[in-house]
Amino acid sequence: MPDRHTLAETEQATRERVQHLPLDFAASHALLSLYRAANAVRGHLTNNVLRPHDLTWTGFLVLWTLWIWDSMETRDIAESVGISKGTLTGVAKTLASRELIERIPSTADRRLVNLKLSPAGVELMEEIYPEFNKTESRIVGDLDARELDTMTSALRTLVETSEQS
Amino acid sequence: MPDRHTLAETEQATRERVQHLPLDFAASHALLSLYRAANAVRGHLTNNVLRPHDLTWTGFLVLWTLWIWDSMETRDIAESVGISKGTLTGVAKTLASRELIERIPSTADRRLVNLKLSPAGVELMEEIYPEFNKTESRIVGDLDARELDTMTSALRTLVETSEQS
DNA sequence: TCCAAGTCGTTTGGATCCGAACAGTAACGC
DNA sequence: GCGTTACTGTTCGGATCCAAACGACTTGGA
Repeated sequence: MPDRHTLAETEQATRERVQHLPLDFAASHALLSLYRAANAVRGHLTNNVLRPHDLTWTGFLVLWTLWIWDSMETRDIAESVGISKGTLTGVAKTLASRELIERIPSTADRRLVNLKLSPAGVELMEEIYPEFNKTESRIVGDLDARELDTMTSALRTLVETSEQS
Repeated sequence: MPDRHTLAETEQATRERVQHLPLDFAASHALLSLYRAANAVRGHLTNNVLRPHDLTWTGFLVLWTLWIWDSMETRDIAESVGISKGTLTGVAKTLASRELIERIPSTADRRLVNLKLSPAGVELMEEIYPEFNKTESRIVGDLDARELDTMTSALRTLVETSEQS
């Protein structure tokens, strides 16, 4: 056995290390798994689907959000994608320079800027997303419907719990 | 209703947008929830527990890994934490400059470098981790034991599935 | 009307991260 | 021996990210 440790081995070693402390192991291992899973999935999708199209993970999420919701104010996009306003400014600049999105200043409130997919952006999403989704489907393919459902709703609970503060 | 969209609203809008395409919605929403949950949890723990101690998320994970496993070769640490070798070099340099870890070159194979927690590092972990874990426990507190268990094992399955490739 | 407070997107500075290129070291076949 | 191959940790360039500061703009009460 090499020094590479599986999640299960890490769990066991953790118990031995901090046995004397009153800790919530279930919580710790759940969130460690959460972080590792998100990283692994993100990396896999980025390398196998997004990189060939020269798209960033964040960039793709922005495009996808705009695709679903048509047009949005930048503050809402940032909140929806889960990045800061400042980060979105840079990402939007990159996407706009590739003419995948359009910047539409609001006339009612001149502080606001709306973003919108360009025709080329729509075309790109209609090409990429089926492929992206096929990979997503393969990733969760080892879970049965009940597991997937429970996991999804549990994750949503975590989002709500940890975002309010 | 403002333009802030919940995960449930996003799910509904997605269905309407791509109704005509043969897509795996369950997979898509599961992974969207996964990514959002990981981000929310990481942000919450970083801001509320780690930042007061001037620790990075990645830095904490490295310290935690060394705490659990005593001493490790850098390649295994990077793989365990889920970062590249190059990133670990920088993080280790930062932690070493704060004298939280020690670099121990291997005598048997002079390419290898082992990292090890310093006494100060051990002290820091014993101070921080109970606090960290208490927050973790609170985050998953809205889930019952069955949900938490199913979620954790499902996440482990995702790690295994998406890391092999 | 006017100004103080709030909100918007942007900019800035610094930290983090990855992937590729790199030099040093080990292992193995011939 | 000795060169080829593989593998280590490091370095480098570029992209991403956040938090804080900022200017532009709107709002609402005095």
